[in-house]
Amino acid sequence: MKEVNAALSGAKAKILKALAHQTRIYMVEKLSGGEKCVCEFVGETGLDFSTVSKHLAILKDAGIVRDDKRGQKVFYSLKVPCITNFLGCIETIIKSNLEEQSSMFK
Amino acid sequence: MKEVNAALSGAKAKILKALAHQTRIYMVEKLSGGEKCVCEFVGETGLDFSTVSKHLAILKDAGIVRDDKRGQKVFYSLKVPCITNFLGCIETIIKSNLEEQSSMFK
DNA sequence: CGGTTATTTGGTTATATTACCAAATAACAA
DNA sequence: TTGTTATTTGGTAATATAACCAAATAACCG
Repeated sequence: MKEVNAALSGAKAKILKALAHQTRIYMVEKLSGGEKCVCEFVGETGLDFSTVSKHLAILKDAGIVRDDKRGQKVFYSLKVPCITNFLGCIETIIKSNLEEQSSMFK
Repeated sequence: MKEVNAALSGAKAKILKALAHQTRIYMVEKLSGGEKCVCEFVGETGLDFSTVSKHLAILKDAGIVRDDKRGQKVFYSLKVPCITNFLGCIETIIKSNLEEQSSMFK
């Protein structure tokens, strides 16, 4: 692969890798409804505080979310709205996959 | 996390994981211009035949591409056009990240 | 200040991913 | 049939990820 292409695909892969985890997808979808603090995700997911914090750090490092410390709490919010549309395309794929699977039994 | 949410986010994660690799992103982008055989990707990427084949199998398993064997060759093509739009959103993020980085030096 | 809450950081272990090589399969050509 | 090309499959070693625990940091409260 040419170096230019490799660099660009690599940059895209970094962002996709940040999204490619069950918990982080859940977080991004929740954040499309507005900012949330770390503690809210801890309550909802049942994961350790440190685990949640690390997931959010990955999203932040990729440029998908931003953080805002107010008092003792850190609030995270979506930085890039188009992510939400993107996840719509993923749902299209899931539906299409399900239809194919069920048509195998006809 | 509730089981329903976990299952749905998990299904989405599977598809995103399939996309989350430099080589596979490159492949998907190339395929948006039309079908290609495995051998073409081998030539372009410089990777081993087996490696390329496995990457394509991951995309196929996720429902992103389909394959079509004709003669000795196997042609892969995009199954879901919206993937291309999605990658546009990723580029938005990359640009925004670059702008932030450069503004640090002002 | 001392205690509590919210969050991050560092360390460790388990699991997943990736790339290569070698071998198996499949279609075609001589 | 034998050889060649295209592709997949299986195995292995290196690297990356993810979850938890413990400890560090930071802000607030009494």
